Amino acid sequence: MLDIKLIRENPDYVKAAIHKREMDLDHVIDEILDVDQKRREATGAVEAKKAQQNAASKEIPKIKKAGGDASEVLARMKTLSEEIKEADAALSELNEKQQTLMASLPNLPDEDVQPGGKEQNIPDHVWGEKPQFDFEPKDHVTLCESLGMIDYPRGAKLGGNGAWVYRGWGARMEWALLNFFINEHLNDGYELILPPHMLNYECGYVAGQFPKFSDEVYWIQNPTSSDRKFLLPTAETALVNLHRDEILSADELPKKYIAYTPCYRREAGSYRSEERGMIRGHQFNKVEMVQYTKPEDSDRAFQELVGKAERLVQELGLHYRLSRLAAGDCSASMARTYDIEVWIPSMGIYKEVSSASNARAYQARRGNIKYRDENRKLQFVHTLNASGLATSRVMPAIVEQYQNADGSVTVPEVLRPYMGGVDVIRPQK
RNA sequence: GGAGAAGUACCCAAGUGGUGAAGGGGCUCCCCUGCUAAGGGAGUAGGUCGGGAAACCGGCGCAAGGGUUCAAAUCCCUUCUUCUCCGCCA
Repeated sequence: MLDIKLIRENPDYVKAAIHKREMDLDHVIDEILDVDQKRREATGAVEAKKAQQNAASKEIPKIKKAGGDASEVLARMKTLSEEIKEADAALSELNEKQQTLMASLPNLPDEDVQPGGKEQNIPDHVWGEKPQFDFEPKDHVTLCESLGMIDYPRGAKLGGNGAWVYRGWGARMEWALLNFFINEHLNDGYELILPPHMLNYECGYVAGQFPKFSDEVYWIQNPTSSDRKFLLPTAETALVNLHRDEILSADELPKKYIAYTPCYRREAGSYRSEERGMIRGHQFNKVEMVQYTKPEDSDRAFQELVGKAERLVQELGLHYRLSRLAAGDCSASMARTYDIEVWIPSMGIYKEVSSASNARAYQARRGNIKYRDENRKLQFVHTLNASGLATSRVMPAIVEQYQNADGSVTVPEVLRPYMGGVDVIRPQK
């Protein structure tokens, strides 16, 4: 949600900022300004009538007590009451309309974010080097199957397309990654949260997934109940709602959270055939970091989150690239996003393992999350999130980048303590 | 899933149709005393929306949303949450 005052005062600035996303919402902005004007006028009119009604309501008991006849006043008030009801209905229609329009606007990209779509993303730097193999390298699907780490056919049997089963050393490595990430974050002073996976509509609204992207999540509803929940597509959705409708005090900021959850995504319309194995599934594991900060601290927090995500990939020894996303590639709630993309040798491309974003006050405004600053003034907090990390993209990178000529995979050193000390996973005979 | 009870501010809590939503604790300030405690007084309904340069004025607010009424914390309906009991269950 954007600040209506900003739109009133500087509509051209808002329009131009949204153009950077390659979206033209000028007509929506104009409509908002129009509705806002009408709404304010209608508000004034209704409130004047209500003030009149309130004043009369105080007089009526006085008249009655004095033994007077109130019937004339009552008759007048009845008419007024009907007028108010009518005007109120029109007003709430305007309120609702404005709310809907406002909710449909994406966040404004930061000044320094590159305009344009995906192709305008800026590779900022790379870390490490592409591994060179003096043998024919295999892809992660072949490796994971031959090493008994992943069972794709049985995954499909159980959960259909886009599902897989971790087993043996695959399950051990997945669990090791999650433990490794969580321990690193705990050492950095983050609080571990295990949230519910089924969330109510409000959560998706605040995070910015709804109303626009409600098709992209899985909905859960029993035939006998009107109660509807959705499976979280990322733990961010839960974490940014933790303090919904709360006023935090300045000295408890920043709040630093991590959560482990599976992420459930429909991935409708994505090209599964080009993305074999665990690159894109309907359920994948992720450790997510979220910070609530004062506005003036959010840039620093963003750097911290990016740095933490990079450190994890570095400790795993994986070659990666950091990309600064162009405005059009940042998701709707975010003012800026950096992606950490890890090298997948078999695909010859970099794939996202972490996405770090600053939502600034966009989510806080949707969720009414404030804090009281040093001058006792209420302000919206800033919310930020970053994956730290998405394991189902990390494991393919590990097995492919760490593969050996004999089909075995060397286990990254940092994971060995979490995997019973094993250093190499060998093909099963 | 069934039955019952409840939801008022930072906390406890009164208030069953009518002028400003009691009271207490806590917190802030002042006085007295004097450095611990006790006593006296004052303030303490947040927030949001509209108007205004501002002072300020006004609307909304008793879990949420509807309804009845000139008027709702109060009466009716729906929903949510919490507690107690029962049932079912990994």
